Amino acid sequence: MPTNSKKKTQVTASPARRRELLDTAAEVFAAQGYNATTVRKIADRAGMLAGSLYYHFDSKESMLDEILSAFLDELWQGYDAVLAAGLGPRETIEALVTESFREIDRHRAAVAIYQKESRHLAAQPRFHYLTDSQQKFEKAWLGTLERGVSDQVFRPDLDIRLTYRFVRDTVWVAASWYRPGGQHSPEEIARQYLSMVLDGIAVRT
Amino acid sequence: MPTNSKKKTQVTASPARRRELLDTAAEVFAAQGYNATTVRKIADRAGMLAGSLYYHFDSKESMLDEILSAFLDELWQGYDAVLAAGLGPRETIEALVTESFREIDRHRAAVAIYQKESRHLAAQPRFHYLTDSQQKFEKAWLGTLERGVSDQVFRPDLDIRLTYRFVRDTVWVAASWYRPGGQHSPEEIARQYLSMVLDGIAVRT
Amino acid sequence: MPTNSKKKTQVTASPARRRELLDTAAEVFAAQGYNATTVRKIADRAGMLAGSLYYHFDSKESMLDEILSAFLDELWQGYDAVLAAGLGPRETIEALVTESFREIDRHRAAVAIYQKESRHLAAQPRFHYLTDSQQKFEKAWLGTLERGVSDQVFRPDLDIRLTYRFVRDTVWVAASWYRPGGQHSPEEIARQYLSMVLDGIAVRT
Amino acid sequence: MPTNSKKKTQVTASPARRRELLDTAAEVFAAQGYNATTVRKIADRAGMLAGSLYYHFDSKESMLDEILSAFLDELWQGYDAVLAAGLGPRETIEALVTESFREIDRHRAAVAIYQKESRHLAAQPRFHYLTDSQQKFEKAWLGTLERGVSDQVFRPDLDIRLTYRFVRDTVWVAASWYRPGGQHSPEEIARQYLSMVLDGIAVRT
DNA sequence: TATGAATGAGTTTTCATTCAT
DNA sequence: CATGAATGAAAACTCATTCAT
Repeated sequence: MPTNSKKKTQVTASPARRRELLDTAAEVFAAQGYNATTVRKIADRAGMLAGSLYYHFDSKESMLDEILSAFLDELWQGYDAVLAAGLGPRETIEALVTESFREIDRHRAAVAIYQKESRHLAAQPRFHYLTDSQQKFEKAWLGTLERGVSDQVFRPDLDIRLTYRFVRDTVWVAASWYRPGGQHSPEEIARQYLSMVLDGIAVRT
Repeated sequence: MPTNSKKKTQVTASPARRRELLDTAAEVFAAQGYNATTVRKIADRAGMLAGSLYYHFDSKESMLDEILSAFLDELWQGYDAVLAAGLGPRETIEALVTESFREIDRHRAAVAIYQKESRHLAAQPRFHYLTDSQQKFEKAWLGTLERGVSDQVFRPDLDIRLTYRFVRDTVWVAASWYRPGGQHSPEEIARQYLSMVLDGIAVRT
Repeated sequence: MPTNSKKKTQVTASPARRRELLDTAAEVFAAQGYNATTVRKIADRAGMLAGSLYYHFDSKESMLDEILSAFLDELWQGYDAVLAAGLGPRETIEALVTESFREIDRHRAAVAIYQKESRHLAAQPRFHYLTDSQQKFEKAWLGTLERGVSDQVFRPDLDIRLTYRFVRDTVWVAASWYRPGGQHSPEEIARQYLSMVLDGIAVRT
Repeated sequence: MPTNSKKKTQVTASPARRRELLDTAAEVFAAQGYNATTVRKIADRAGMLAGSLYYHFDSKESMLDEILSAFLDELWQGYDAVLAAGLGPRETIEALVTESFREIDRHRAAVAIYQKESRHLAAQPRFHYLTDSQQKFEKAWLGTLERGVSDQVFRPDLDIRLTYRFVRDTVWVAASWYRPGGQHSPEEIARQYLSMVLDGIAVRT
């Protein structure tokens, strides 16, 4: 279910080459920011001339679009599975966090781009799906946190919205320093993170 | 009293107007990103023509520079005071976090810019002080966390670097949603945040 | 008999200050070229702000105008005296050359500006007097050379126009390296130059 | 065969087109002065838009650079051949002058630009080679003149430096009025010029 | 007389995009 | 599929000039 199948996005081209090019683009977008990235830089890294990219994509923006929507599609596949599993609130949080770090592992560049650019992109009609996604996201997390408080699994004195923001941001911001293949697996990072958020860093007195 | 005959823009020139203009610029940089912000947009908001800004500043980049360095100067005044106070590790963390949220309250735009742009700016010689600051920052936090583990105030099983990153990011990322004058004071946000990080969100079993 | 007394060139200002400022301007125009010279550079050297110059002059161009026409006025006073003296061709040439080096001594900057800019300035109506002067100049020199050939004072095989160009250019181009107060007086330079042009640098065989 | 990934403009790109464009640029620079020449004027004459020039060159300054250095390279090829030929002083002077007028014939625009702009350009590091060239030039001429005086080919009473300056300037300044394809060939002009400088314009008494 | 602040027109440069080959 | 050459719109910046104080 691709997000936009409108115009004549040349599907003639081999999807493998497209993927390669998108990965390159995502890497550069993440490193330098979307606006600061020139089409020429992407082409350089891909070993071609700027104009040649337009055989594969019809604009710089559509590359960005494809990168972000591919990422969100995969993300929601994972999230939806978790949410449909009927777990308790604590287990749901654990599963969502773990799933998030897995996505960061697989789509580091896309996540970094999402972090930096989504806010101002969301203003454009073409990227409204970012807002949609973010609302779905918020609903899932807020709901789970609320359920946890009701179930007396989470502390009753929490400011739910504040907690949500803190948790959301910390998870995703990890994309800015995470390096795949580093010393920590995504699962390991998730475990450490959850231990901090759920139980705190202070020793129990 | 030599006449300032260097290329530098007259710092003599009405500091009040400069401040006003820098605040406007910071607001726009924060909202749209530095690269996506045109000099014209800043001038529009300031009610002048684009070229007129160059009477006060000698480039768009120097505005950014001044915004960031003014922020960091103030930040370190606060941090240095905390670090010099000889508090225990937990109290130090509490004071640093509180101080951070206060800075966000006072320099929201600058913090947001810092978050989004510092990584790639640091590559330029002109912005090396960002790297310096970030290293000092890291030393302060890591040191405090380590001391806390030694003193058995923090849990012995923490991955210090990972914890540092989580804590650091969550604090600063708050600048992206924080609105001064909103329902939570910086101190209130700090308290909530510290309660989460120190004691966890799960109920004690 | 000032060249342009049209607009309201503020003659209110003390003529001494005007002269000072014009000398400064001429120096900078000569060193950097008229176009490359900003009004700010002139003001800097004069110890004032750019806008303040407009109290004294009504435009950058009018400063140039005044510099050049003052120079030409003086030049022609000298030249006219020589031409009216009824000298023989060789003596006339000697007197013109000597007079020229004296002008270079007194108006070095103006001469340098004239050399570099007169050609393209002459296209503007305001600077047509440059063309007039140059034609008068040409007539005086060509006439003298022709008279010299007729009188068998100069070699009969000379290409008069070519000789004129060479002589004219060498004289004036000296403004680009001449430094008043250096080791050679204008008269000394004139003597050396005349000796070369009249008798050649080769030893007589 | 590494792909040229530096910032340098592809020197690979059709050298013929580059040459054409540089010739156009040189013509305009020579006619109006470098500073007074806008990139748009050059583009207009070349029948393209201003921005399009940047496909071939990376700045207006680099066009100037290329024009001047190409000229100096060719000039020194000729000069070095003359200086290596082991001629006597008079013959060396004759050969250098003739070579110079040939260069003016082939690179009129470049020579004119050199004359007008080299002095202030030499201040910029990028154009230091102008100073180098000018020093080599001075050495070659001064040396030959001195040798001529020692050999009693030139008059013993010459002020060598003064003579050098006169000779140098007259030769090059010819670029400002010389029109290729006019009635005088470069060789003819050189002959007339040499006859004046070597033997003088006065009849032998 | 001079300053401080601004204007507005123009300049160089950048860059996404197009398109014939 | 890719290149080479260009377009055109917009960007940052410059600078002569104005004017109230």
